[in-house]
Amino acid sequence: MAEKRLLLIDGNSIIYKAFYALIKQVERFTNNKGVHTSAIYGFNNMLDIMLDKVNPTHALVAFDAGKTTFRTKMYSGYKSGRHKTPDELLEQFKYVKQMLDARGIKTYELDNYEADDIIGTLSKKADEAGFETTVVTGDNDLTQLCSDKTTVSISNRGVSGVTHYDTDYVKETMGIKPSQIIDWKSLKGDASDNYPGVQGVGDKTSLKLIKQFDSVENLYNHLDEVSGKKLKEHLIDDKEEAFLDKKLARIDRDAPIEIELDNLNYLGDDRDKLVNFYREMNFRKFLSQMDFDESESMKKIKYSEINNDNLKVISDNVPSEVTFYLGIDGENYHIDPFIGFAIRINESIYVSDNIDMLNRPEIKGILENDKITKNLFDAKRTYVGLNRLGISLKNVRLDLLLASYLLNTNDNSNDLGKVANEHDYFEVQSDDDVYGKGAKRKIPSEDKLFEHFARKLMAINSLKDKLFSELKDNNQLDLYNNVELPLTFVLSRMEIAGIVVDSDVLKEMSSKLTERLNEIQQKIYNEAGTEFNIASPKQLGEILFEKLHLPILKKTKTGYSTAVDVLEKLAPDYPIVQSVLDYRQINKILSTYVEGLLKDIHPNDHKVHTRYLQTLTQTGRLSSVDPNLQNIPVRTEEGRKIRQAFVPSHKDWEIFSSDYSQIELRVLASISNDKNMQDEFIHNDDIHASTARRIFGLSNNSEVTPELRRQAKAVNFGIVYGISDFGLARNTGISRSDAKKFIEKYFNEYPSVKNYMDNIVQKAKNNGYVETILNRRRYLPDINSRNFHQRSFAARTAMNSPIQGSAADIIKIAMLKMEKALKDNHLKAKMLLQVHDELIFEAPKEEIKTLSKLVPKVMDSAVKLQVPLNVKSHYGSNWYNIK
DNA sequence: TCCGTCACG
DNA sequence: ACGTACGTGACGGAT
Repeated sequence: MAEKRLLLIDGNSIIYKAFYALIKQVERFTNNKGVHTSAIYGFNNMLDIMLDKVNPTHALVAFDAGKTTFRTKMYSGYKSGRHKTPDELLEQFKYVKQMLDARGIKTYELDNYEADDIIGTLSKKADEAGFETTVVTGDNDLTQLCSDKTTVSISNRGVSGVTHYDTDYVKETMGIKPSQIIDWKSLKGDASDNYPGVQGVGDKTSLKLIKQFDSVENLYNHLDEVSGKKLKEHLIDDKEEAFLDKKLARIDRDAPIEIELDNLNYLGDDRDKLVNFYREMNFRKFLSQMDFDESESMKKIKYSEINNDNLKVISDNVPSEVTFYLGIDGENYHIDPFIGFAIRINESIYVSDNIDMLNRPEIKGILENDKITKNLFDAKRTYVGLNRLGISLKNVRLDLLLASYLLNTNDNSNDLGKVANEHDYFEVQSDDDVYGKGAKRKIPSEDKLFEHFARKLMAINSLKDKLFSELKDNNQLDLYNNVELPLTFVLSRMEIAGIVVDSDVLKEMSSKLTERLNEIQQKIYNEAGTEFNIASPKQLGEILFEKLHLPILKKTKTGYSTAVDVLEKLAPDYPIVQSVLDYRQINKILSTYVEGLLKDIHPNDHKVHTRYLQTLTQTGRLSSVDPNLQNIPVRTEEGRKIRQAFVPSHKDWEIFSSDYSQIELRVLASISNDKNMQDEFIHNDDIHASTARRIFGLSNNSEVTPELRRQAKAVNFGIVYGISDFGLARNTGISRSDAKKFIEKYFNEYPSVKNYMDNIVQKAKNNGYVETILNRRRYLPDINSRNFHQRSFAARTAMNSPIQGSAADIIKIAMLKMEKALKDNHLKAKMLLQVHDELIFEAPKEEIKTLSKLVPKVMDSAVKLQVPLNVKSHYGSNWYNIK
């Protein structure tokens, strides 16, 4: 390796390459300020590869100075006709330059010259000065600079794929010397630089001519030796063009640059600058690659371990506000072990890994005092955790997790460090960074753990005002204060209450289902003529489509599709397929619901305690995990039996359930202000029948057959999902053209719905987000994407989210009012579950009559819409029996 | 850890 | 031409 190694990069070319290589993901690469970062990211990737390969002592990135250069003076059409640089790329240039500064690499541009010329001039000087030079570009023209000492690396495949050209390689692949690239181009022209070369001469002919004659000049001196009459005529006609083009194609190797090679020493990364830059760009990957201990760059933090002395100080100075963090080792705060806590009181931080300290009156008194406000991260987790210790948390003001989720449902996380980083606070790390990930995860030493806790408190504290002010700017304070935050505690109590699952019922089912499964399995083996794993889509595909030669109707990325819709089409003709369907159904019930649920039953109280995730979905719905109680089977009789195991926690109690009918369509009728649809709900018509009457042009709902109603119902669903003819056709089995007709007819009949759909997509394009009736936001960065798929998906989401999200808003309000109503009416009944449009309670038999009136009343008056809400109730001895 | 599949609204 | 219905979680198998 030479002593002096120079890396020269064509900045413009690499930025363009990187941008278009990542064009499909351009909207995924944005930072939390909405700046596009794809080209910056790609550029930096390339830089890492080249720095590693070249290990330069000197480096420079050259940029084009502007539109006019000495070439445009020679030929006004030079590079004209190019598309305007997209704004998403334009905004990235200044950041690339910032990044290069942070990486210790100089940049240079020169009026009237292109980056090529700067590089050409420097590489020539470098050759003379004994440097080993590597030129990096996306432009093949620069191969003309190859020499004994200069290699040209062309990035071609995406951003990381690079081909290295040296003199030999140019000779090998092209059959000419690097300097002859200029001659080659002057005959063939360059479409992207917009000069034509000689008419009728392309890559191949030009190369042949240059090989034969060495240069353009020599060619024209021996024109008579050119074979082909037409070719000779063209060469004569375009002689002037050819010589002009040679001037255009030649990189100027003596440009009047004002920099010296000796001043281009590569300095290496300026770590502080680079860390800040990566943070600003949200480049998590590059940050983690920096191989430094992030905590070292953080400011020192003071804290003390709780002891009897400072407990005394605490009790002597009662604060009005504290910040609190409860450490639990794991996600399941119902059962996972405590690892400590931290509390910030009057600017002092106290920590402890002795969880019993929480029950000391000085601390417990603060947590339970409803005059002292608490600032936390994840109030539900904290509330449930403290409840396990017999402590009743009161008066929470900030839940950083919840507030952050409401501000932006994207890029949210359950990790305090990550959330803080999203809001530009970097004085705290993520749990993954401190504890390690996966198998390597380990609670660290006391010092590290305490410091981490202390930093968490500071993060919550530092971000408090900022997040509240952002909520205020978004008109979301009401949503936060009056819906989501109080709901957190309703959910906490529902989770803590849990629901009893009778394991005997499940065990009984288990043995019956296992027996049936074995029978079906044997049957399938017989029909297949071999034993295999039926649960493996890969093996099943091989048996069905290769061994038994069934027709292949659909494929997945990895092989044959064996999804239900495919198997259902095949089932009538092939008995084995029906058996597979039966096997799948039973296996699902057995593994997920019987055996899965059994694992989640708490041995002491025989209950399952789900966790509702309040800060996960993009629409505002809840989700439920460990176990998921929002997808317990109901549609098939076989699966529905699972619900027999869900029973009340007391003798002579019953399960009571109320659900909203067509809540999403009612929300649509209301927010679209469509009078036709509203009338149908106001008159309590059968909405799907009315839709059928309208789209099939019948005069009366009584003419609607069940089949027509079914189709209309599918259209109504489609509308809510942000319909497309393709989607509707695929999901209903009707033809795409019929689907199209139905949709058109639908929009004619419900014109304001059509209006709503158009307006909401436009609104998303203008604002970048859509909102629910309670100002819950969903940002849709892909709405202006150039990628059809991403853009259409965002448009459908824009149509659906306000509907699904407003329905979620409504039931959340109903839950708040319901908890209050139960209390006000002194009922023993308990709200246990929420399944999106349904609330499930357990109650003494004698309260059922009261509930049958109270619950629907509370639910249908939760909010005032332009249409009535409709609620239906059921009850019975278990969740299966409810009628 | 990702994918295909399937359970729910 | 493009190639999609919206929102979730859990399981087993393949990688």
